Amino acid sequence: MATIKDVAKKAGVAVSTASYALNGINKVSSATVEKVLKAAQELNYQKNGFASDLKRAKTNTIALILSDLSGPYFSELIKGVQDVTVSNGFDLVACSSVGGPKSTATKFLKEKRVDGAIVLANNITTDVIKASARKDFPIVVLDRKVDSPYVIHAEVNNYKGGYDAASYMLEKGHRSIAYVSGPLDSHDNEERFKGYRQALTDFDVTYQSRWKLTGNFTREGGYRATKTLIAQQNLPDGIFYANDEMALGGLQAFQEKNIRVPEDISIIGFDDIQISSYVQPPLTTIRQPKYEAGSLAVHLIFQMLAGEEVEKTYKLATDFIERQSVKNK
Amino acid sequence: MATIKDVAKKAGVAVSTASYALNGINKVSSATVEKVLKAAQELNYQKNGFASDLKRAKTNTIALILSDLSGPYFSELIKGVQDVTVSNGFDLVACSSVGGPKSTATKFLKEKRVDGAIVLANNITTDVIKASARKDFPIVVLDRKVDSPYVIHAEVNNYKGGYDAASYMLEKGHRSIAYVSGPLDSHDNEERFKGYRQALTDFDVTYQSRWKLTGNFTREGGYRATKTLIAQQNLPDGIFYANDEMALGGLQAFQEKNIRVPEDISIIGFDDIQISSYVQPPLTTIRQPKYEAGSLAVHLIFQMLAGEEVEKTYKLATDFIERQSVKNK
DNA sequence: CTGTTAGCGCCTTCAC
DNA sequence: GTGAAGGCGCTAACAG
Repeated sequence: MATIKDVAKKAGVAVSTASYALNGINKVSSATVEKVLKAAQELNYQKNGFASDLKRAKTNTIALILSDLSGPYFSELIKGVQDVTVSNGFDLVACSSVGGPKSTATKFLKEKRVDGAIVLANNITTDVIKASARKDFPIVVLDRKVDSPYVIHAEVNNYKGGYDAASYMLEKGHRSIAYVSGPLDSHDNEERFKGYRQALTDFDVTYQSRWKLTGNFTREGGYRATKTLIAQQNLPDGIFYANDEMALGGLQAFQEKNIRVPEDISIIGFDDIQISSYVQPPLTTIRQPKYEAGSLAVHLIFQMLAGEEVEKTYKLATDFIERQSVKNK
Repeated sequence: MATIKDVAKKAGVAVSTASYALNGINKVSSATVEKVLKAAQELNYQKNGFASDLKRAKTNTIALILSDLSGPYFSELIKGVQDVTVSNGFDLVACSSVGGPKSTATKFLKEKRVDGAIVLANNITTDVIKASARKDFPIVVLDRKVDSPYVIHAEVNNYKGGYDAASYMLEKGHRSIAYVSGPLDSHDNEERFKGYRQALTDFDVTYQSRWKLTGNFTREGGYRATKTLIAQQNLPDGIFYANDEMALGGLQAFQEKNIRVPEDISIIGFDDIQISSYVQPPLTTIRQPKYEAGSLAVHLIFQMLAGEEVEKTYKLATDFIERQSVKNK
């Protein structure tokens, strides 16, 4: 691996000259530049990114930290992040937090291998976020609140979304509505649940804890939760799944038992992932502005990096997407 | 930002001792370790990842380079890569190649910010790949052939997949079969097309160039290609879309014109992305073993890194997935 | 077990 | 316009 020294030697100049030439700094004669470039070419020289980052103390890249790089939900978010990152001349790396404290994600956070980060990954602890954020290393969290001057919190209005979902069913005449929940430690889930409960209260239906099941935000979890609901014999009028993936799992469970949606039971989801409009019946759901969330997050990072004052909290509106999985009772 | 020097000073030891203590190297007394850790804690010390990578000349991370981090196709691939990467104690970063030569991806490749890379991104030039790969920086390419001792080529048997798709329609009595192609410079696309042509030949139907359209592997492209096909009035018996996304676009075009699939025209896709089984009608397609491709790719990288001899080329089998978008003529 | 020291590869002030 | 030299933060011989 050729270094800048080799290049300098081969070109017969000093390293500094080589450096200037290589970085296009207007300080060397074009003849010298020529020589250096030629030498670099011949040696197949590639600069070592670490060394230069180390020196510059800046990486020009921001990290997007997700609990799962795969998964349909993140696609649009990533696009939003990516678009504005590259248009600002920064690089974007996405990394997964699987592995928790010893994941790539944690390392990026702790060892500051990037200039800023966006996190949407419940298995990253708030502690590391707090310990990592600094003036020159702002973090935007999408899935929790963190009390620190250098972390900003942007979230979708989960409460309202949950409220909308439940009240829609209520308005349609449903009285008993089950809630299939995400992970209990999820802030998003919590808010959706609160909205749901408030809607029940406002419509004078009393909340029954037997109708709260846990589905962990996964398709499999939704499937299992639905199975247990079915096994209990006494089905509610409708089910509010705290995300679409779980609703899809539920749909499958119903199909297997020949229970028709929405004729026999209504369901509603949350997120509006792409597939939701394709399933049978098309899923009524609450759309999250995923692209917007992503682009907002990066914008905030750039503002922080530029030293501008920004709000600490942002709330994005949800949309109600009416399709065909809820019937008129 | 505290450095290891500060920690050492505060703990009253030499930097090397601090380094040993911090890295858990069994060389210092537990009392000293204690002291150092405490000092680090108090100074909120975080090690600088660059500096240590620079020194070690090793990053323990591998990069996955994709043309588009979003997009349904990549989900499973990523999972495969991720699973084996983390189980080997390495980190994984995904980066996008949007921006081409000046993308994050190119920088990772050229400046060797990682120990190995997997690329599936047609906008990264083969030149860059060739120039970057070295003994201690193996690259696995999933979408082309590269002639270099340090790059390995793993691909799905696109030829056979294309052949299977076309001959299936042929067997079902279809005579005229259009081909909606991906980007012309795509190796995968080329192979699929060759398979398709061979099938035509084997079934004694002559290839007609008017039935080759370009759809660019995008939903939008498939939609437009299908529109032009419809506009030509004379529809073929069936269409082979070189990927599922385009087939989905085609499906939409047909729906808009009230042309029924498969009654009026048969279609078949390639990839078997998740959504394909949910659309109406469920899409007959060729499945690519995406998870396997991903995990194979990383395995190969680790083998190369370990200095083992490996084959230069791997071919993964496709599966034929029969659903309901092709009729019996 | 602990401290001293020499770089890793690059950038950048400072003289010339 | 060019070269010498110092140092970014860390690790790993090597001595003691």
